[in-house]
Amino acid sequence: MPRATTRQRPITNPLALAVLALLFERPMHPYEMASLLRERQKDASIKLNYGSLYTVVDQLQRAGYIVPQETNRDGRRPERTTYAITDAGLARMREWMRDLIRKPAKEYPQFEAALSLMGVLPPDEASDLLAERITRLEAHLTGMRDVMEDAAAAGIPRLFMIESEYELAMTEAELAWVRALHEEITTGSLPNLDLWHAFHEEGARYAYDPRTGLTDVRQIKPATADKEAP
Amino acid sequence: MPRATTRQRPITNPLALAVLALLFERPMHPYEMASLLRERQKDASIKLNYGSLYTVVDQLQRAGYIVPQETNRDGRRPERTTYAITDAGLARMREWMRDLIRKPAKEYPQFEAALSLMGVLPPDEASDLLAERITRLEAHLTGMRDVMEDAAAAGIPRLFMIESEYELAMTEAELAWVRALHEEITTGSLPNLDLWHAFHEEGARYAYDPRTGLTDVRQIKPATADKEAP
DNA sequence: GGTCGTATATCCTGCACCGAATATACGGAT
DNA sequence: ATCCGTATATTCGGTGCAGGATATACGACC
Repeated sequence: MPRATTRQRPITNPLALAVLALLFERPMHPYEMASLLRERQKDASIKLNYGSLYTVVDQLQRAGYIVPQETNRDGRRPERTTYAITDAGLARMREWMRDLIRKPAKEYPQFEAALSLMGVLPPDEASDLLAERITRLEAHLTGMRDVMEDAAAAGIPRLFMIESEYELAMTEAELAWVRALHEEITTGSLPNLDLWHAFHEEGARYAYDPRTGLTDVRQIKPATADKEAP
Repeated sequence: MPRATTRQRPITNPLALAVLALLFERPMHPYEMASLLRERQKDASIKLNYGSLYTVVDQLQRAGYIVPQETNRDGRRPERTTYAITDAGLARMREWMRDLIRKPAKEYPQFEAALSLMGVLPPDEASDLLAERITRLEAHLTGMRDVMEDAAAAGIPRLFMIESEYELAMTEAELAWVRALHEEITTGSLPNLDLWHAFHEEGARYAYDPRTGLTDVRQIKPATADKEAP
């Protein structure tokens, strides 16, 4: 039998989870949600922008997870709609949270993508770039530590900043790993460095086939665009 | 003066970078790109699906980074278009790679989002969920190590799997951190655990204001949806 | 008392993305 | 001989998302 409406995809934007969590505290209107998220620095862990916020609020409402409570108008300012969480929303929030904590999610960090294609850069350049990354990671770590010390000094419990401790730990781990890789390239202890160099000799192209284990180094000139795109 | 065309946003999908990297090796058609990425397991680091692949190929072409070379038809199979990289594409690829390696990018891991909202779950439940995550992370690590050993045994140089070493290191770091947090919750050494418990006593809601440092525990019943969504 | 920047509050629009559909070829099983 | 699962190859439709436009209020400054 045919479905009456096109089945709505489950909401995946973590900002929606933040909305549910905020409405779990008390009813509020979208702009206030954004202000609170900024004030508590949750926007460092959850990407926030107004366009997405109003979109997910709408989605949550259509799904029955939240309901508009009242619509106020203050003078001639735009109307603002206050929302409250429903029982279904409460259940969804808990389920979602449980899932996120229990199951490590497959994600695609940009740096990992770059690493997987690093062969397209000559090894000496890669090495220099990694060195620069090291400097930036160090600076970032210093910044994070300062912020956390300030927060601690202001008496904010660790419980409310646990996500920054996580970010700190992950950044430290990345720094250590990048340092080790950089070291291996500069000292030449990384296996097959000679191969990598060969790929980037004057005009060289490479094609490595992991099935056969064969590496094919060719001389091909890049194509030239002879027409402008229309 | 008005722009003739709406300025095209720069391409951000890392899959486009992978396309450039593949065409840097040799010209090929989109389906072949996908096959190669799968064969080399780059799809573990770069999200690949056909819809996006054909989209980014089109975008790259419009931007002048790649050009269609020839269109073959094999029997009655769908036509396939072979693309080649242009000089502009080569330059763009290098610049993009440089950026990704040099500059740590702000990303938003789902787990960090969940951590930042962890207060909405009662501490005992959070503890159990973290324990489950630990188990899953361990299993995932074992799996990754197996895959890497197989690859090493098959004679694939580390250079071509550097991204898995990164993923391994990051996962190990996360495991260590989660273990430590779990320990702190179960032993009670995490400060303000009592506060966290109090938030979740029968019917409680919490509102913590980091500006004033005040925590407000209220008794509010959740709203009930009295209407079905239309 | 005008004006300029910032805060309050939401909406609109265009693109990117992804799931799923389409169509044919081919090799092995029954 | 034919059936059917998998490989080859691309297209399309619908949605989520983000950038920026819109509109008013308010305080500071000259």
